[in-house]
Amino acid sequence: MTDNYLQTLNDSQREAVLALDQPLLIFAGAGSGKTRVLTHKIAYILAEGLYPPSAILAMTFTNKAANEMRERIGHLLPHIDIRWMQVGTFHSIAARLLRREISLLGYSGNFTIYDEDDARRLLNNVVDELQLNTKQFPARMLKGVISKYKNTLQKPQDVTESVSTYHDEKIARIYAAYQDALRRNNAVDFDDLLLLPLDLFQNHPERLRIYQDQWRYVLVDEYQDTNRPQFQFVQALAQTHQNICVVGDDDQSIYAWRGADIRNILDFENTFPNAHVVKLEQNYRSTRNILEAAHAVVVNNADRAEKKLWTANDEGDPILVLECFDERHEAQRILRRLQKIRSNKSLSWRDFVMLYRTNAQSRALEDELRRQGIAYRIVGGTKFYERKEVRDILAYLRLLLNPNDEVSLERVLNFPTRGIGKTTLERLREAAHHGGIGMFEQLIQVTALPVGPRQKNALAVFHKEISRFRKMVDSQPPDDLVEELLQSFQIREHYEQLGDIEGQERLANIQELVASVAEYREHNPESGLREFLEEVSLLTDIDNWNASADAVALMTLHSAKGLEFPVVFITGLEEGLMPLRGGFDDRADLDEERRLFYVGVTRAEKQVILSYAVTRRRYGALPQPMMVSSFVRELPEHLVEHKALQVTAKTSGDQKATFDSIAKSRSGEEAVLQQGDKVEHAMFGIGQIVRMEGSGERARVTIKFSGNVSRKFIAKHAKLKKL
DNA sequence: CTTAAATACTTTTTT
DNA sequence: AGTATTTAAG
Repeated sequence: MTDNYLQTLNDSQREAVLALDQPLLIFAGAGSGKTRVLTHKIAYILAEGLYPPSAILAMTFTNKAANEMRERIGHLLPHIDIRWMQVGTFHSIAARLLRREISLLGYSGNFTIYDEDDARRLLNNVVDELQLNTKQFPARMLKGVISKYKNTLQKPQDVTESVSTYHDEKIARIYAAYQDALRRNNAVDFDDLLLLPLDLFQNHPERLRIYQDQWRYVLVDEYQDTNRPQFQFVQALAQTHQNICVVGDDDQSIYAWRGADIRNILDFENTFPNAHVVKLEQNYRSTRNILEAAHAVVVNNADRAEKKLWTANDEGDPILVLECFDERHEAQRILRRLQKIRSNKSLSWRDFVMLYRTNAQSRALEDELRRQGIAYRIVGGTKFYERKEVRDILAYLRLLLNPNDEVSLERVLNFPTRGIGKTTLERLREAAHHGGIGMFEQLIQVTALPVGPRQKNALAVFHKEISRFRKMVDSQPPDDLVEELLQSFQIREHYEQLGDIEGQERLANIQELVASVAEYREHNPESGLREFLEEVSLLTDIDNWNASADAVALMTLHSAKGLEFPVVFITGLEEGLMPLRGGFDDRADLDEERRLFYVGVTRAEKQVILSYAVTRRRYGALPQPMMVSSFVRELPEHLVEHKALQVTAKTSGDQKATFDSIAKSRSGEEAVLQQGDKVEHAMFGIGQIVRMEGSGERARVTIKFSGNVSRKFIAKHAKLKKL
């Protein structure tokens, strides 16, 4: 049986599966069968009885990847019980570990996991309490800075020692106070989830030894996206037995902005000196054209490990490039093309994906899909569990489990409105912190609070009701508990009273939440509310995506990592959007954008269609003229079929009008042009001025573009960019 | 304290 | 453009 499935692997894949006595680094190019190797490797270990399932620890970045891996291993080994095999995201594995161990670090096991929004609320409170201005220290910025500190393993003390400016000193103060507040709330943020296990290992080596003994073989997927804490976590677990296997591709590293450290992959051999390296370079996914195109772009990056994918697949179709007038036109053109391919190649809706750089770009595509009545599934955007009404209910539930969670307490204290306003809340917080107790505890003694009798009563009633529910948490099934909670706090009534469509929608969402709790209970009869909340807070965008539904998929390029589709559309390929210009033009940033583009292209099996719009509207502003992305220009001409925009009578009146008005509005500060200058035209791309006629308002230029195309423009209206 | 109106802010990607 | 938060009126 073992031989059977090893035969389906190619030589390097087999080598990667069988290499077990040294640390192993697998360079796995896009579509080279990385997941296959990981699952077969684990299956091999288990089938040969080298280690039991409980000794396997496999870490991924999304729950979807983890579930798939578990499922595929189960499929390979139908007779082995793999329930005790640990496969999960870094964050969920760390959370599970902390539930058991965190009391050693001064938290309690019922800690709450704070997401971005919770953390920001807490930061605002902290800044308030330090009597600083939340405008001068916006939570968003603070969270980013603190995250960076945490990702580089800098504690508040380290930061405090190294600050120089007033601003930095304050931030260090806030960081320290934030960390204290988290502890007071018995809460951890996403970064802590990875950092606290490191503290545990350092301060309690005997605990580390237990996990080293338990997890005898450690595997890491998407290793190029690990950050420093994740690396140390893995290293700590594997350092004694050195049984570690990591799989990654530096060309697909797209999370440096979140602290992913590409050195983790490039330095693997330094950390594990006798590491074995296997490269998987045969691609099974894409056509030759797609692979060649992707390669032609990514070779422009500095600092990449030298490798080149190859494939035995057909040459396939050329890369189509659609030039569009604006985002609406882009959506129309994409759908026309999609329909055409679908009927020509008899594909299903699910065979198509539309990718974009930013979530906001989905709107135009969605509008057109809806207009044409085509089923689509969108990944990301406003997530279900981030809706206000859903979060409010979750806040109640979190408070039941962890009464120290003041972010949740403050969220529900006056929801639905019960006459407890800002002042009352402030007084309550003051009294509690002054007395060195939690706000929830303070609710027991409301008589001493300097607030009105109505407020006192409301607070007391609230406290009594929450306390009643707290006693029920462990005995009641979670879905019943939620239902009773909705009743008791009259939450449905609150939305019914609104009597508008929005209220109806929110009611429906609450119903969906109840259903999802019930569904969770059904699938996990042994788990309770705590486990449900943990799962919910560690969900990733892609986890909710059902690939089997027959619908066109829409998602960001980031979400698409690890997926594959017969036909891939990459939209919005304009300079400034893809690559996205963010602040400074750092070389490393541009390279990461290029890798993102590479990830997008290599998702495709059969065909890649790129599109860009000549004008695009960005958040309510007037449409801006856009230039085609430099990445598109890096594609070799022989692989590309360019479908240019026809500026003829076909172009509708209002499109022309808009374009003219943009040209006019932009013509104010025109650079002085002269013959021989290289210029860029929004619609035609780069060209050279071959002739100039007239001057001032009536100056005309003749420009020769690539492909020996010449055009004549009125300089004032042509919106030319001098290069 | 609550509701309605005004204004600020967003859009980079996410565990 | 749309949402969220802040401010003013009730």
